[in-house]
Amino acid sequence: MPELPEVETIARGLAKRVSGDTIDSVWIGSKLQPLKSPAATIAATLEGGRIVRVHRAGKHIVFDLEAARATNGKRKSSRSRAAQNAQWIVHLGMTGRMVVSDPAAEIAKHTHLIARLASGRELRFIDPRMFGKLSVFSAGFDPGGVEPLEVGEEQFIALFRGHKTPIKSALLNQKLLRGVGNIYADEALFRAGLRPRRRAAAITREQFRKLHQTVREVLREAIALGGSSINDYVDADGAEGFFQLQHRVYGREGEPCLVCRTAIKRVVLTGRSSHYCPKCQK
DNA sequence: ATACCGACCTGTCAGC
DNA sequence: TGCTGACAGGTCGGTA
Repeated sequence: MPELPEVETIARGLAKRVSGDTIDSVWIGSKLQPLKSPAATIAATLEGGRIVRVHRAGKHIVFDLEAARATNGKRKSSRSRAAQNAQWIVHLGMTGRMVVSDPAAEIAKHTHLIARLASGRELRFIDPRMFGKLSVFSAGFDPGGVEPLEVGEEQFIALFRGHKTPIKSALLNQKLLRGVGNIYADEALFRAGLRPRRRAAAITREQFRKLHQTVREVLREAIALGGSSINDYVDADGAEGFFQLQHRVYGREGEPCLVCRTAIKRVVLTGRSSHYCPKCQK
């Protein structure tokens, strides 16, 4: 479901609400599908962990945890505590949600994990399709690829140069650029005037400059609007995003191009719907 | 290296 | 009121 702007919105909401809180205990549902690390390892890592920071890496939510030792008089220095840090990584897949709930709130269907917090609230992971993934790392988690909002123009061009693959597929490849998904790839390509099937190797330097600009532009605009809410996506506070109102091609098959009135086309590329204007995009 | 496909799952919606 | 098929924000692994 969520791409970079949605995950960013969710991570920011979670950071605001649970930073500084401590995970007292963890319940993990019997369906092991969404787990990448063994359930026992996840539980052992989370329990007793203080949530120092919540942030985003690509489409992953990252909880930085500090092992909270029972204070038995002898306090550890911050340096030695740092060695016990861990990270809880959550990938929401297509339909995953992370919500902060009151313990009395009804447990939604497809709830796979509940982390009880010292503050009395609960952090719940809900995922109907179970494409989401949970894992823990003791060392630094590396999602691979580069952050689209941090990549410079030259590095961006170097990432895609020479690839024979269609540019849309390259944009979706998380090993290159991390965080761009189906919606924002289509939107960025429209703004750059490039068709999804255009080979990366056949894109000029000038066009790459434009694409570098439009990718970051759509992501920034979407973050500012809280992401795109289609169907049931909501952020950590249950609020919807509004970037879907700004979509120029995604989900607009047959509707007129906002620039030239030509009907927007939909084609299937690597199993994903791709939307473009046949006149504006070459 | 690349490309296409199905698989992983459940839910929703349009059309009959 | 069903039933059926297409489709959905993501990724992975197999096969040519």
